Amino acid sequence: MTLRLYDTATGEVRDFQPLREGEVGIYVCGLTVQSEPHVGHVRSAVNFDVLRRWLLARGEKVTFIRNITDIDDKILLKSAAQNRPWFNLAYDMKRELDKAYDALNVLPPTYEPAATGHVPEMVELIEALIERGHAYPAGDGSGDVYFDVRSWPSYGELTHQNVDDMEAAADADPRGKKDPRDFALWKGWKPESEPATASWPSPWGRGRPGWHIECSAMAGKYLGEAFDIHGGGVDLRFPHHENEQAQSRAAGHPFASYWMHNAWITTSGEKMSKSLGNSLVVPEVLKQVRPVELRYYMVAAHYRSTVEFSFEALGEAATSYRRIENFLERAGGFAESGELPAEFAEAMDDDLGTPAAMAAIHNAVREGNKQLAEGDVGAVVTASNVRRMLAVLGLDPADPHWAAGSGAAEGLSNAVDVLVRALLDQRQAARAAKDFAAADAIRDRIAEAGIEIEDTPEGPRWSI
RNA sequence: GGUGGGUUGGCCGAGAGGCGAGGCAACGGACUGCAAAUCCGUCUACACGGGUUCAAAUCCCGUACCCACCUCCA
Repeated sequence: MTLRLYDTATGEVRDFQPLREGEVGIYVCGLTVQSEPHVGHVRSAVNFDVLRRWLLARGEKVTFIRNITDIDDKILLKSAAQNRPWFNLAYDMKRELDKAYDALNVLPPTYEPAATGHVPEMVELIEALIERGHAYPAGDGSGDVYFDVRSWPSYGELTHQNVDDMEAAADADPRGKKDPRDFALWKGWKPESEPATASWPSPWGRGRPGWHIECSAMAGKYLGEAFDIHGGGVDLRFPHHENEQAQSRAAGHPFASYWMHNAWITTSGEKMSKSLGNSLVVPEVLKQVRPVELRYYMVAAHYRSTVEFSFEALGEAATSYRRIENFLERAGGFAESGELPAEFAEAMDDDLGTPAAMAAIHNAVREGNKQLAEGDVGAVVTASNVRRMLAVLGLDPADPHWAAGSGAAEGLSNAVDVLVRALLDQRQAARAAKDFAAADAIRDRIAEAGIEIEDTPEGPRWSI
């Protein structure tokens, strides 16, 4: 079975063929660390984490680079408004982002380069572009350097656009540009409005990098001039990725072989940033559901489908996930990893068809529940297969990552267990004596504490 | 103006010419002291109008509405 992936550049699902057999290099555009991450932001990370895990499951060696942009206009604006240094804002938000990624069981990248750490690499790339006649320092003394769009005939190729049909920027201050569509590779320092700490020396004077050039430079440094997959959110297709590709290829680098883009999570049909209060910031959402349930919600939809966020749907996803967990617990589940059913593998090979993969999991769960009901020991095998499939999606309930248990939390849960068991013993005694009123009263009291009781052939079980 | 995507049942969310994905909810049955969990069964679909075809949610043409991007937004 070959893996097939949708490639934005060609607009179709293609067989995936890595440049080097058995090795895959992936570059994903991470975030500009300027505010707390919301659920939309982390979807991208979760989606590409699933890609990575699937490649690993297929036996590939994966080098996964995800950058952060820690200097840009918005960071400067926001930090100024908050009256603190830009690097403090960026660092603070990076830590929030790390927490959110970790909470959702997103594997740490092989490396996470930051823009500010790669200015020399960017300068080098810009120099190469100037030498080749694809970039020029602005003629207005601003210290800016622009990419010359007209010098690169295939500009627009990634997003299937014709340069002449593009609208020039609305804020169209052409500054020193030859063509309004030319974009900044390097931005000259403006001493009157920007802190000196946000500027670096360059052959064109002090300044800071343009947005697009950083990814070209960092991808080149860590993955080589040619690599396999470049990913990011759909909004990045243009201009960001179009520009990255133009720059890199104009510099003589083949760059990415496949381009993958994840869709948005919307609210009220619109992109989050438009309507967002802070209610959808990751830590807030995690007050409603467990992290694994949020991840399940995001993985259950195909990565190229827009997800209309709602707490109702999130709650349903949580219920659905608990059904799976419940089965694993009843099966005595935590057997060593099993096999990946063909149904699951085929779904994943088909452009990461997580919805169909999820259906495969649920089918196995139903089968396993039936086996349990019939006393069939095959249930254990089914359970380990279910675990294996979940693990590929980063959703294995037994993954120690989810336990997150501080020693204190664990101690607490042991204490609760002892107390609940004591009550359950009383209830069992009442039931044995056919005093059901008393038995139900005990169950109701436990329920008031938010704990559910289930009677099984092996005795009562409790869960929160 | 250009480019890309969408509209599926009570809800979420797949599929991309025939064989009803899956989940949530609801209803009926089995199990249970009653529940819960589980199993079995049932129900409600493909925006609209044409067309192609033995067969269309799926292909074609048209219409409506929605969303995204068009130079520093995941």
